[in-house]
Amino acid sequence: MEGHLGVRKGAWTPEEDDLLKKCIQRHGEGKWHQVPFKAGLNRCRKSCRLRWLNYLKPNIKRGEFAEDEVDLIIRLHKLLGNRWSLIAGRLPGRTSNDIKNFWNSHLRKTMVSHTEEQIHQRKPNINVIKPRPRVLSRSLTRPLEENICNTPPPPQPPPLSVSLDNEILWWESFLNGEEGEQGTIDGSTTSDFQDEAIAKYFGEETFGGRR
DNA sequence: AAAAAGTGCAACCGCAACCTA
DNA sequence: TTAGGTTGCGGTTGCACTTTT
Repeated sequence: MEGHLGVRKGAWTPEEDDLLKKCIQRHGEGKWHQVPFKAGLNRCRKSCRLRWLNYLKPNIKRGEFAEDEVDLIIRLHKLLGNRWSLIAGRLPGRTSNDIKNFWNSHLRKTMVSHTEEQIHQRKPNINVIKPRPRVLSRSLTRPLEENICNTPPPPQPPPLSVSLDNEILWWESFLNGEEGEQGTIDGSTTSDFQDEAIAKYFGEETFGGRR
């Protein structure tokens, strides 16, 4: 499939960048499998897509992360786990790769030492949501009430008009408020349900659903 | 000044989800 | 229903650059 012999790998040259930019300006994004051919590039479609999304796309913000951006990343990571694309969706101009790199090289160490400190002081652990498949179970497309066996439905998510900061605060208090109550929803625990509710909210609001 | 170690970031890889015939 | 093709994601790697010894 992907294994075209002689496909170029490694760092992109300015000439290649130029070809890719011109191709996407002419034909638009999407149809990545056709891009190498249309652009006249000896690259695989994955490489072209990645280069465009992480480097060439207009409005990409480069350079250091501002303090408020770092704060957002930390809080969103608490809510969403390693779902970098969802986190990136809340940080205009930042790419998922950028945020992932930033987390892995800067924040992970800080957070690990912070967590160790918490364990040492026997503080309750932060509510980290495990990474999940990017598409939610079909059961969630049904009204929430139908899925619930023995727990009340969660409150409605915050209205879209509130600020991002308030959105996160809302979800943080939602998670804290549910602590200790472990009912089942379609065989999942409440925390699974919380996780999916968060992902559904952030995922859909960011992308409007996939495709 | 040179070697070693550490760091940051761009790019690659594998896989699951999704689409379509 | 299913199989093949496409897309998008997160994890990982490789390498250039910087800092330390």
